[in-house]
Amino acid sequence: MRIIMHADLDSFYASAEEARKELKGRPIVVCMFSGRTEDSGAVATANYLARAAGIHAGMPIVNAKRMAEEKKLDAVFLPADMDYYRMLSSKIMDLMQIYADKFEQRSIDEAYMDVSSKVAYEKAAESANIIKGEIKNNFGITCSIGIGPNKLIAKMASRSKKPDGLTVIKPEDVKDFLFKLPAGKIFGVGTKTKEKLEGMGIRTVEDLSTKGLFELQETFGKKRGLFLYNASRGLDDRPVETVERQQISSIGTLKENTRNPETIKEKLYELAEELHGKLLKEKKNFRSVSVILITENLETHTKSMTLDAATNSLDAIKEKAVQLLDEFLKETPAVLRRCGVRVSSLDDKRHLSLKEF
DNA sequence: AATGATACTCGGC
DNA sequence: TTACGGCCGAGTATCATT
Repeated sequence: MRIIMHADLDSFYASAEEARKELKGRPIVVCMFSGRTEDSGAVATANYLARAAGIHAGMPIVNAKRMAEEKKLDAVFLPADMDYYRMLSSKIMDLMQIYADKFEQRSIDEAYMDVSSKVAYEKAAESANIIKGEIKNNFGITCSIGIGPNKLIAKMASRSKKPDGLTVIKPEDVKDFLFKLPAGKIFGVGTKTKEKLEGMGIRTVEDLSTKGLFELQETFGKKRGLFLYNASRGLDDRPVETVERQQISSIGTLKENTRNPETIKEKLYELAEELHGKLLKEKKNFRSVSVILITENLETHTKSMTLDAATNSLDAIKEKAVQLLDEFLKETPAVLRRCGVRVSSLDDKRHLSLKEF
């Protein structure tokens, strides 16, 4: 039986600021300012004191400030310092790694640990508390940890109690934990699947578990059908393993809304250079290029194309991005607010050169 | 019809 | 004119190939 932990740093950016600025006890709102007007931009994350007042990630900064004022909240609004968060995250990840046989970082603030050979199930909570304590002592940041027999359960366990939570789901308790949840809460079930399930009269995970494998596969296809069948039983055999990044992107806000190709092209070139820098740093080649185009009414559109062979060429990014932009402008009358470039189908350079021979 | 690849959107933080 | 970032991976639709 495997023992898997999922750790999630609590409102990470806000906690990071709290830890270095002695802001304990104050609502903190970390913001991404677009630079267009004074408070143009969105909230990246807010700590729990700010959340209690209704401020949350994704909210326009202006709205968050208005809410804070209305509620007489002594909130502090800070610009996001991504370099600092990345540096801090990497230190914390290094620390967590020590406690794991296998380690899988999922994002800047989340990771899975396979601790099967390190502890027995009964001692897993103790071990998690040690990890929590180390992170707290060394970096002043709390985290929430979930423990279960696999990644699915560990992840859903860590979600179930935040912040500063610790939830252990013993193998024999998996059913009790899962069955009462709405089927839509299964990690990996999106809106469409959820609606489809409701249409079949399936509301809870328990409802889902009564359905046969063949019936689910008929409705959802072989792969997703099997996933749902297993997930409803708390089964998940995906290993904890380091995963390569799948995509890299750079996106930005235009100085003003426009559909002038030259203006947008200039911004895309700038973003392409930035993206290319990241690409070289990661020593990756790409095979697909996308543009991300966000209109004045905040609709997101993407266009992408796949090349015949992998490359890391800056000119290829620029050329294809502009080509995709022109196609978009030709088929849509939209005016743009933001734009971005993305590369995907990434390959390790060394692998690639081997493959070519 | 089934499978994998590609294109595109959604949602979380 | 009430009014919005910058990412990422998951999810889904559709195309291509067999």
